[in-house]
Amino acid sequence: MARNNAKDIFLNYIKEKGLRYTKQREAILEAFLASGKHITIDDLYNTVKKTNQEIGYATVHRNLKLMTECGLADEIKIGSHKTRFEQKYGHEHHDHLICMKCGKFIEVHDDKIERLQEKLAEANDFAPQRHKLEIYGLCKKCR
Amino acid sequence: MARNNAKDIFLNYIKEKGLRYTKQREAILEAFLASGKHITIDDLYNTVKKTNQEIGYATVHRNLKLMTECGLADEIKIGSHKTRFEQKYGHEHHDHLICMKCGKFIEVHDDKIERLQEKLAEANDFAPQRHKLEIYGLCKKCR
DNA sequence: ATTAATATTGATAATTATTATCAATATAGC
DNA sequence: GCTATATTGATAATAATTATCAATATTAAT
Ligand SMILES: [Mn+2]
Ligand SMILES: [Mn+2]
Ligand SMILES: [Zn+2]
Ligand SMILES: [Zn+2]
Repeated sequence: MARNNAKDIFLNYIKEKGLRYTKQREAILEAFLASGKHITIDDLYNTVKKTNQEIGYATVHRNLKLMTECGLADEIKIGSHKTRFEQKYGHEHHDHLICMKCGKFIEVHDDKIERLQEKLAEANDFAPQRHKLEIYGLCKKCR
Repeated sequence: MARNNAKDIFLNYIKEKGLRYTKQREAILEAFLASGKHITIDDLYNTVKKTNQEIGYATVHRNLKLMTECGLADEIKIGSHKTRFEQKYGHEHHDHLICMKCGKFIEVHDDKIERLQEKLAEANDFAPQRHKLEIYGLCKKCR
């Protein structure tokens, strides 16, 4: 299943790079794969801390970066807030509607928009690699 | 012309809010309206410093915020870099293609994408107010 | 023009988030 | 087990933004 594949990707990446698999690294990986959407470093730090008292903040930070490098995680930077991470492996690409009042993230996807973006880039002799589409406004409850 | 209208907008905003029109404020406004695209606070600070030796960084920062509030400027936050500002008044809305190698910004606009975004928001009971579309990749020269 | 109320300024401190440093320790291959 | 070295955790450094505050400037009223 996806959980195990994700773990394999991480383990392979670790091995390829000549890195080592530590207890902390495992705890952080597990916690991340079990996490919900759009978590901050603090979120993950606090979660891991419960079962791993002596974990350091920097270690969580470093390993989230590592998971991002190997494609398991995606960084999301919203406004001036702190960086959030979300699971990427086994999750389709999507964009976000962000409520300016309650902070809710709605995940959306529109193939037409995606294709038009490709065209738009092409028309400008630009080779797109990734994009960020964030629509800010008010959600159903807040408007 | 646009330059004067922009200035009027700022002056009206100042007056409405019971604020005061200072030499520094005027210098910063003029410099901003004469500025090119996507400038940082430092950029504007250095420009204004040439004719206004004793200007403070915080004053430039505060006034850029003020210009943003009244609709003259737009903030652009790219990756982890510092905030950039661009002129908004008299400039059509656009999105950006950003070269990951040379840092070039290409300004683009696609009405179809804009309309599809509206639809997408609507389909999610979301009232969109503004959005950010950034496509990262390689420009003609860099690929 | 004086005055009084208060908004603004500039220097600097505080805050926030991220990243670097480094000695102690843990890991992996032999 | 031994060795080379990657990792960790505490903390410092960095970077960007925002807050503080006493001195000063602006505005409107007199
Ligand atoms: Mn998401
Ligand atoms: Mn632009
Ligand atoms: Zn909401
Ligand atoms: Zn380029």
